[in-house]
Amino acid sequence: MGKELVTCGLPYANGPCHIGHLRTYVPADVYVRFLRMMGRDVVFVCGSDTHGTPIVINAEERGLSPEELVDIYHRHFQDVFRKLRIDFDYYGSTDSETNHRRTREIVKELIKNGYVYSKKIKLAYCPKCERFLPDRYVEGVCPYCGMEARGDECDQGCGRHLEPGEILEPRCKIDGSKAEYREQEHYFFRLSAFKDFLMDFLEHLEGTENAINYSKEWVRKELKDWCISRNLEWGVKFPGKDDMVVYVWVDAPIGYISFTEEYGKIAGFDWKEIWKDNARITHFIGLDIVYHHCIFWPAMLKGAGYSLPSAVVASGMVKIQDKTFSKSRGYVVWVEDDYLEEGFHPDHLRYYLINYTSHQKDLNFSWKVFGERINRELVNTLGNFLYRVMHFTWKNFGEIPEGRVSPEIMEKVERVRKKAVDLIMDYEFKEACDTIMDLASFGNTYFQSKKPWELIKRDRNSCAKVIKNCLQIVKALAILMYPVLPSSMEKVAEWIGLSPERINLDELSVEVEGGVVERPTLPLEKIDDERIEMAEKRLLRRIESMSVEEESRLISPEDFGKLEIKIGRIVTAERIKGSNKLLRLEIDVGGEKRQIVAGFAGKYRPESLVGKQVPVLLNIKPAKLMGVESRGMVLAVDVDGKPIILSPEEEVPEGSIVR
RNA sequence: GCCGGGGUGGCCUAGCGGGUGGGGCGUCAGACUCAUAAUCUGAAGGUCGCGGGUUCGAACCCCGCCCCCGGCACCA
Repeated sequence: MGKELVTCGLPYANGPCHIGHLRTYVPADVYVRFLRMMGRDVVFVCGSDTHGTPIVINAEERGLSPEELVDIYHRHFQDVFRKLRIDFDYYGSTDSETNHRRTREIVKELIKNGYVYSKKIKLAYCPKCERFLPDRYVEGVCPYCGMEARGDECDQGCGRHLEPGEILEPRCKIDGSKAEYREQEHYFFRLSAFKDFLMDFLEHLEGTENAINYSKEWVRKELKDWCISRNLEWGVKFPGKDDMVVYVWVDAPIGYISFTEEYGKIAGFDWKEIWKDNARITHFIGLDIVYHHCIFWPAMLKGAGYSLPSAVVASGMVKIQDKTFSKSRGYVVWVEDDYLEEGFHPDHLRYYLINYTSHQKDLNFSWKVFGERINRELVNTLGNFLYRVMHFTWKNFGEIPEGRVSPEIMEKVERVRKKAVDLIMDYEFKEACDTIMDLASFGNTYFQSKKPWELIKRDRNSCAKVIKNCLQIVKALAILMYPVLPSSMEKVAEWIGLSPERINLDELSVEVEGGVVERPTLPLEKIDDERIEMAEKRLLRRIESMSVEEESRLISPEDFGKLEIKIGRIVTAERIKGSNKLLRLEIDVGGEKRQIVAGFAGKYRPESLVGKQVPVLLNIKPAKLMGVESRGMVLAVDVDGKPIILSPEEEVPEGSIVR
């Protein structure tokens, strides 16, 4: 079998590493270590994703150049990965010369093959800055819901993704001045041409179901062509257009190819072996970027004549203390500041991430559970077994006893090896880990039942045999747990004379050899409850301080005064054709009849609403919904997304003011 | 609303071509003392989300409903 490639989704070099990142990288690292222990020739690459608007904005805000900002986080991630023993063969940057070249080459190839076309679209232009405003440089009004929105997404209102040029009343985010729409030519990737290809591709794609099912559904619906050019200086210049760069989601995955190429130069192989010769390619990613890896990326590769991914392995989301991960609300654990700096062991976090739950499911990180699981499972069961055997050997023999290991022990180890490998190949990392932990448990039971501490007093030979068997289990554990706990297991391996290069699966069928045994130290140490409490407190404080910030967003009476709310009477109510939620209402608000669209249909029958008095917000910007204009908003209670109408306690004249 | 994925003892879960619900952690009780108050043995603990149906028999099959997560959508 030739070379194969494993990659991890590229971290965006815009902020520090958090536990959510590791949810993908640790299992990938474990997977790669297993493949290597099986003798497979793996290339493992990753790198910083460096382009795109957020980095430009963030750099500007901090008075840095994009290069400087990217450099900070590029180093940071490398440092964190090194400390956590996530050992990429190569960690590159999408801003490298290779990646610029490769990206342009691929875009040119797509152009040549007819998969790119240009189209004039209208885009926000700031006359003051004298430039077109890409994506998030624009603020304005959402065309769908009328809320204040960003150029790429209606972040405060309906949450809808906005295509370039869609936003209304655009303003420049940099100087706040009014922007205007100007026509400009942009480039589109003909994704729609790949529908049949993708349907077939996804039928054969390996990996986790969560990735493949999602993608199939997306492809089944209509595929829209992608705008792949942006008005930005920071990025890969669009071929033939020096004033534009390619969209960051084009050059980011191409990084996988570039990093392979860059590493190939160092390691002495040709990147084409992998990217032109249908080598096995496995992408580890988070669930949030499935679309890019299962649809856009293979289409690009196909269109430009490169090898396609063999498997996409998507990890589930991370929750913090059972709440949705959220940096702005404080539900986040920073790997450097909160974990490593506080002196927690990298292997402990690796174990937790692998062993908490199956790879595809959501993983909850709670400090309390972390402390419990490390101490009660990892340290007590595995750590203690390793230590008690080594300690007993050292104290009573001073060396690994001569003699053979019992066949039943060798067979037991072999069964565990087979099961664990099968599970790893199925990306069931937790189950694989459990299987290996069972061996430690088996070891404890064996040790307990054979009572070597009694045997040593009356039958030294029998005792030696028992210990030899236990040492074989120690060896098996050191090897099989090595992918999850590399630094701890290297230490244990050394105790039994197993050098790092001999940590591989073939060694499992080799009997542990004689040699001097030194006094062991603790292979895995417990975590003090106090440290867990401190870490938890720190997290809770952060969450609290974030919510205090929210509280400080109090508004003034003047702000409230801006809202013009009056009582109106519903005079007509009817369903809007084609909508199962929306009603068209006519409301008498005192001398004026307003047409308002409201999402009450799921809860109320239209006829039951007629005659009701309700509060109406009159001076909200009008919006169109399902083609019906809505001038105002009926205020209602929202209970889990369901509306409950408010009405005054007694009849009041229409147009009465609410304040 | 639609499309995925889930709802199994306090927690993480196995079981889903039907035949008396398994495991691990925790809890409780014993045992042991080589070992990091570790380990070993045993026990308690479950209306398998809810309601129907098919069947001699359903966690598993069918129908309806509820809840959680994610995506999409018309979230005024």
